[in-house]
Amino acid sequence: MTTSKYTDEILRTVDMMGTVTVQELSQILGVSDQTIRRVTRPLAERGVLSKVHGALVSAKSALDPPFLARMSLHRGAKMVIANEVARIVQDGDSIAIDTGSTSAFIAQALRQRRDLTVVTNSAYVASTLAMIPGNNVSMAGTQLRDHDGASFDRTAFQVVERAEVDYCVLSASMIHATKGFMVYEQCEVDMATAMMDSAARSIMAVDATKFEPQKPKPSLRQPPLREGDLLVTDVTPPEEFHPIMEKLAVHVAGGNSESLAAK
Amino acid sequence: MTTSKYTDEILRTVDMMGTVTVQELSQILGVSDQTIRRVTRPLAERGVLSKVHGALVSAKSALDPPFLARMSLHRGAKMVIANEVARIVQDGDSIAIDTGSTSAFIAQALRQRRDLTVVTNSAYVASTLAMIPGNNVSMAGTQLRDHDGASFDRTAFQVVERAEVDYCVLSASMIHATKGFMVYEQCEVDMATAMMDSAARSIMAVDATKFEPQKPKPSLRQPPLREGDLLVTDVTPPEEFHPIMEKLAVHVAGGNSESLAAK
DNA sequence: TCGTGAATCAACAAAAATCAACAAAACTAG
DNA sequence: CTAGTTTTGTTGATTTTTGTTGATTCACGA
Repeated sequence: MTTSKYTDEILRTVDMMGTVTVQELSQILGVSDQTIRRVTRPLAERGVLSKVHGALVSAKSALDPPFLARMSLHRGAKMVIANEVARIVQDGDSIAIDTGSTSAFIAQALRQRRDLTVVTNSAYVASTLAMIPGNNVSMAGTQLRDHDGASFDRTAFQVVERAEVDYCVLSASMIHATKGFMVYEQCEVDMATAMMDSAARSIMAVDATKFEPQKPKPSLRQPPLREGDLLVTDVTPPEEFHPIMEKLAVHVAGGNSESLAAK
Repeated sequence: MTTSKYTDEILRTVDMMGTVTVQELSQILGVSDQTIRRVTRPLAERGVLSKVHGALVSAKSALDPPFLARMSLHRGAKMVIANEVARIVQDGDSIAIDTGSTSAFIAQALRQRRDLTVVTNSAYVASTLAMIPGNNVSMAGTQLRDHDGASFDRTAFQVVERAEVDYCVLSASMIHATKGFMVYEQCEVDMATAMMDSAARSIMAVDATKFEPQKPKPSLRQPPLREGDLLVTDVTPPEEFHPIMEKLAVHVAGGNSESLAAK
């Protein structure tokens, strides 16, 4: 079997994006386009990938425009955040994961972990992690929302509330300097609350754009994080956000992990 | 067994990163690249690690688990079958879909349909179809099987039994000329039975290889199909299988749809 | 239909990684 | 402290991979 040191990254990127041009890939990996072609040809023959003129498309589920659009928005930042979360979580840990595009990336990154126990209300996260041998995945909920494949029905909450996990991974649509982490929908707050109650520690994963004002303004507060909970982001948070992060362990992905309080 | 003081650290790094170049490792450990090669060679031979030119990749590569391996097996045949099924199903129909690699392809093909109501016990199928705007997808079950992300727990059956759909899509591991459609596991039979009970018509989707004997012989019978149920395949079934297909509408994908009885 | 720009392919030279062998260094036992 | 053993770094030959060049093919619009 012909494999190169790039195959892993290529496959992961292609699966994440659904479709990537050869050019983009060569830029991401910092190699020539010819190398990409050479590496991907055997992959295409094995059917792990399909090639079209100019681009590569994932053999797996190509995702839908709206969701995919969000997936590819700030994907660089989300990927480094996801990798940081995957470094925090250890093999054998149990973890609850919420919906959202960042969580989708985190699920991808967590495929390198083994023997995870996962509870999620996102069908995407569930199917991504369920097929890793050794994992134990529970899909919370039955009725799936159409735009993101997430479930917020009664059984979803029952499953999450029954769980007892090491970490829960949460997200937010915007961060307010005093009010904290904001989202658009009440059901997201409810799910976050349920997950936090079931988890020993919470991991809030937010990219840099969440520190800026959003166009439609999210108006619902996520439950406040507790002392020792983790915040994973890709930039050092601006000064004015420090008050709400005092008790948190802030991980700046790509950089060093540090407590803001220590500064 | 040859082991060095570096093995632990190397293994840990490789598993964490997924793939690491020899160079990086030698820098991390502060030794020469040659030492890394010497230490990792026996590891690669033992299969704890795999080596590619320039780098080491973790043996626990999640990239082609058995399920995806099956996905690429006879993918051509499965794709034409999937497209045929997607032609039979109309926009707005309701449909129950079982597990299996053929069903995964069918889910892909069904993304071109709109306003579907879908019930499935496969997380993969659910997440594939849930994100199509207008679809109404129910994921049956909570606890997911690790090798294919399917659920066969009690709630899975409850959801399926409560449903009322136009079609159910079933599969089989082998076709026996007199006994009919065979599978390996009882839970698959149970799920097929439940889905058939909830569906007005059944669609059995099988590729050409299912007409041939299988290596481990499946020994459980799927429930018998009813008059007017559909069989979708990629080849005209051999003569000896005609008896069990008398009452079925046989669709040969790629070719013409026809009833065998009419010949 | 044809023309045009982009993507692909084939081939070759340059660069990088690997291997084998040897010598220096570190470690052990007496 | 020394002789023997093991481990490590270095060197140069060999193999593999990579980027570049130019020819060819492909997709798309006039």
